[in-house]
Amino acid sequence: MNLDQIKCQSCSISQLCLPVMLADAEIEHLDSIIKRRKPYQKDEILFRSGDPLKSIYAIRSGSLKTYTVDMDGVEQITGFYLPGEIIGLDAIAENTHQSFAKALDTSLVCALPYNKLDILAGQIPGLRSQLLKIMSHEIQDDKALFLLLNKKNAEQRLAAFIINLSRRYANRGLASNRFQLPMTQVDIANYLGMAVETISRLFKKLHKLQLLELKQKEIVIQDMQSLSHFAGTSCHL
Amino acid sequence: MNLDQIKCQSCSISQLCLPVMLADAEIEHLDSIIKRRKPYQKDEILFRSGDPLKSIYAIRSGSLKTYTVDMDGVEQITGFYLPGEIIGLDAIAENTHQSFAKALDTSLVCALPYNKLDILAGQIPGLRSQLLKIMSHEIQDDKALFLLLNKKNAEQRLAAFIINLSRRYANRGLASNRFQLPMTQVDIANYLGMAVETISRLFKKLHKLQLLELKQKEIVIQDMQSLSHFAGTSCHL
DNA sequence: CGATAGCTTGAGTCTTATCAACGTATGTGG
DNA sequence: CCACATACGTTGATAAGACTCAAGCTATCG
Repeated sequence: MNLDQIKCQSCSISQLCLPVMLADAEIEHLDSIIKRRKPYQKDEILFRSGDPLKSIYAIRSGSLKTYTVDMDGVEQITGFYLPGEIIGLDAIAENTHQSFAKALDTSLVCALPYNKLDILAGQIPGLRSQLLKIMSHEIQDDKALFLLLNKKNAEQRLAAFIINLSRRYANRGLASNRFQLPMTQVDIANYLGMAVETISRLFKKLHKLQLLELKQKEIVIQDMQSLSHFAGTSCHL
Repeated sequence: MNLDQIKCQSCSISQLCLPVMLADAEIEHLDSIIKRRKPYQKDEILFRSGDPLKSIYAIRSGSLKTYTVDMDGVEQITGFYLPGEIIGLDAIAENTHQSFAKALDTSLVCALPYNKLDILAGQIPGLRSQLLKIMSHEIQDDKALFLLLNKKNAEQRLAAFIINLSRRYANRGLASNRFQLPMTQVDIANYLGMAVETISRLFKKLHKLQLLELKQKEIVIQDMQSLSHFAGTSCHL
């Protein structure tokens, strides 16, 4: 199938993406500005920190991470992105990407040229609202992450991280109790501000407590309720 | 002076606020939807977590904090807000405020009814762009804060926090080397995820190193360069 | 099959939290 | 205007959580 023939209407994640609430004619219009590229391969880079903002990216399949690089050249992961999520919203303020984006898996993405999207948002009220909502949601998620990192200990962070992934898979209609971790433990450690050794030990602990199983990259959540309790019930990262 | 007579055009922070880049006629239009209330007194609450979103708030003077309350009823501060900044953007996604907002000082704010603002954003392209930029900027700031909390130690966090405040005052044309801390050390500790005792000890240390002076709530930065270095030069929170 | 990235395990250390106690502002009512 | 209550800040001693370092193991891929 030609990738360019896939339309928003037939896209499995359109209900999580910008077209939500748009009429068919409006979706056609949105569709017309979207560039669908051939898949990014694992480790391919979508954009780099400092690049001028051309497009924001909606993820159709696969997974990606965003990261910055500090003074010492060390990678600092700022986010993981799954299908239905949008990458690059932080570039709008200064027309410049603030981070690197790299594919963790073979990934399909829709590139949304921002200048066109902005104009279209002026013409389609539903698109404008949805764009604002998506950005607002990202702010919300960032604040939740902030609370998690700021107030919770290592166990709670890891448990909350796994629950968060599980929820995001569930929202996409995918299995939420059994899924593949798209990132390495090194990446998880980096993202959660912990040492890899700690992550490893905590996975072992969670396994001993029969809360989850981890075989290679496949995670099986055995007791979601206890895991949630473990994460500190109030945390909805 | 009647508060309702203050217009965006004559507002000292309009260059930081939504009117940036708007034509006079457009500003008039924006002006017409804004409600300017009498000042909020210290400890007065603007909105509560769970409240339906009616307005977002632009701060004209004073300072505020936003916070959530965890299971145990403990306050968790999620942000401090200074003049020219906008509170409540995280409420747009679900039409519900996600946090409490409380005045730290006597504060003047402009209430922007969101339904009207959304419609106006459809009519004025510059307003739409500016709103998106402001939201993008908040995402950017949240990500920078995330990196700070995740990767830096206690000293670096506090130093970066003070530098961040200083920069924000500077942007507003206020003294950046000498200013009043609008929040208590308890609040700072809460926000930065540290114990108050640690904050107190670190202020002492920074004073010993002749980087800053703290008398009651007045902070005097004596050596901004060293302080920046101390915070880890790459951090621009 | 060997090289390399990713993960595990143990021992020792350090940062920062916690607890307890005391000092210092601030503001209220008498 | 003082006295008291309360919130806020300081200091020291102790302890725990998580990091670092070192070494070994195990997948994975060319």
